[in-house]
Amino acid sequence: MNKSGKRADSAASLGAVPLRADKIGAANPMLSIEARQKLALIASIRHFSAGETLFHEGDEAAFIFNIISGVAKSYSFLPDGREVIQAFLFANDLIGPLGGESFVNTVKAITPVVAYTLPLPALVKLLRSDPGLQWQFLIKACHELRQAQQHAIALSQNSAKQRLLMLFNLLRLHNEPLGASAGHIHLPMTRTDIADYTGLAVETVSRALHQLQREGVIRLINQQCIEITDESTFAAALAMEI
Amino acid sequence: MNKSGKRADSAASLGAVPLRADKIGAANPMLSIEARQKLALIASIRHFSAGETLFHEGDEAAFIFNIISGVAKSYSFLPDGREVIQAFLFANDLIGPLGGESFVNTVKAITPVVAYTLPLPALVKLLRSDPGLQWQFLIKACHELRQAQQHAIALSQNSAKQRLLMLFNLLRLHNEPLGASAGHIHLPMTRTDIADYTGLAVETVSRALHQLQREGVIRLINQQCIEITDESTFAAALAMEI
DNA sequence: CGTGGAGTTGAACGATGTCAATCTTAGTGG
DNA sequence: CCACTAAGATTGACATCGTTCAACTCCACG
Repeated sequence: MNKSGKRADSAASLGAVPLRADKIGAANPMLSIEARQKLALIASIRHFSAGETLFHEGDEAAFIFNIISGVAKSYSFLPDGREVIQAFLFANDLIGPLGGESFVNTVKAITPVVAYTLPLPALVKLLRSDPGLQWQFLIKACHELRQAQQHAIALSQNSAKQRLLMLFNLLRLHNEPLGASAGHIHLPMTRTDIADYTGLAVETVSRALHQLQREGVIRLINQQCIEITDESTFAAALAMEI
Repeated sequence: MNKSGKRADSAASLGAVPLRADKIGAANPMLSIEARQKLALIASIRHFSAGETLFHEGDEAAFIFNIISGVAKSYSFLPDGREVIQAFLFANDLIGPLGGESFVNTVKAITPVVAYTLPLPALVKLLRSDPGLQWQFLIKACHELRQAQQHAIALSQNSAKQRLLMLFNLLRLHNEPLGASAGHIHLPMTRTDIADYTGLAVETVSRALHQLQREGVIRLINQQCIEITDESTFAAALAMEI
């Protein structure tokens, strides 16, 4: 159980991905080839199996992860014990307490995850000595910041169905590069995760899902997979949001 | 009216201040003295009167503002024409399209505002040549990112009354340094602004405000000023949130 | 076969949004 | 200085959506 009243000022999940990604274009700005090569010099690779924890809330994390493949969730707990998912994390996302001391969020792998491990002291030293590389981190942080703000709006303004469609859009953006079959969207997380991410109750998620199916917008293929059956309505619903 | 369907990937309101600031401690990490001196070399000072616009959505902003005094709001429009306030901006906040081309948010002064104007090309050049300075920007961005994520949670999880209390807490943190009388909190913005920031309807804001008064938590001194009459309940309510 | 966790479904409740009417306040001009 | 006006704020009635609680189903795994 988590009872930490005094959450530290921390947990910069740099690669935190909010509900809504840009409609078009890739999900995340990637680091340049040279940047990756420089980082590779101080990085090692780690594998996590599904369900494994990458960071624990309160950890004095000594490193930052850069996800290579897989999906993770970054979450914390409400005083009532309920989980809140700040972000789902995908390939190219950076996770770690950059600019903070310790970590407020717990990060757990949803699917098996492969990630670069960047020791924090070495990374900080590298960034401070390499303005060009640091610049890319800054741009990335600004990008995430914008997305987090969009997420905030999305959560406060949109209906249950719209929130789900946004999530599907986000997942699609991240799956497409992996060559997923068009129209099919894989949902690696449980309904409870979806509820905790969208700020809804599990029951509401279930109901909204089936209502979208009744309306012919999506089709539930199985619990882990859906299909967009009405692209125009899907796009229209997304356009209604901000 | 705003009909821009294709909002650019932009508007990094770097200093965006979300609903909830850290309970303790100053609101924003400030730039160091030396950093300010370096920035001052490329900066000029500008004054805005209440209601004046600092940035327009879509502007190809050629500069970034660093607020010295006053309060501003950064907002955009929903498709239905409603305003959404991403953040209130206070002293020390940075506003501008860092890492983006143009600006998606409109920024308007709520009170008279004094701000440093930093020409973007010069700033970028300076940052890229000065890792230490850039580092401070990066830290600030990470800090804002965390706060934006907290804001997102706050909006999706908390009740109307809690959201208002969070806003009061935020305002208090920003007013205290200015020597405001203890317990009194000045609300420079209109109820509509509060509604657009908290994601509530104006009517709900009004009702929640008066309900808090009936419960003895706050006292409405006048439309622009309230007083926390029950600090312990206030603190307890804040502790209930995340 | 059970068993347990995840998911679905139903019914009742409650909080917030919406619409409409009214009140208050600040600012304006006589 | 006062009356008028318009914008902002409040209040009430009602509709809506999401939550909660409870029961039930489905499926994977022993």
